[in-house]
Amino acid sequence: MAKKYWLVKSEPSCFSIDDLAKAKKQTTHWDGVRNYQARNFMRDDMKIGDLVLYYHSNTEPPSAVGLCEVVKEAYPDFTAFDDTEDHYDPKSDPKNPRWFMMDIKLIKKFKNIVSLSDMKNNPKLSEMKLVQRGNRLSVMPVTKKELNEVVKMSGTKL
DNA sequence: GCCAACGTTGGC
DNA sequence: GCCAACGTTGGC
Repeated sequence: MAKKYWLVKSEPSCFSIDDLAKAKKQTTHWDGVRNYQARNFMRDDMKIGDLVLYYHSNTEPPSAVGLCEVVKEAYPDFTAFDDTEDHYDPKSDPKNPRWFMMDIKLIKKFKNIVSLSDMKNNPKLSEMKLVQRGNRLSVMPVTKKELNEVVKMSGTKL
């Protein structure tokens, strides 16, 4: 199976790339996704070794900040079963889970962050879902070319 | 199965 | 803080 390429969004006030850098094994489970399209990508399509751009939303400037890889494929999002969790969902049953997550590991923080406006101004990224109007998906596919272009813009040596 | 009301996301 | 865009809910 060919490697796939993704972008995940997080609000840095919630979980930033620095939080990921400090996490055990620089790995985290991507929990709390409560959108069916995003869930389907995680549950059905994200495979170990896929590359993932890490994007900070709701911050100034909104920007891509690093590169990660998938290290564990879909498993039930247990935070949906816990009524003390923000993303608790009583409709998700442990016997038939509605929500899934996967694990990502930090490969490298970008040398320079790549702002949303820089991505919008790059004609090579005009087809990227992220820069298109009204996109609210927190997990979305990108192409290999798009991912490589963003890495290039960041000036990061891998 | 339609669609109005409502809630959330996220750039600005 | 505003508000456009979008997803979900629920009455009918």
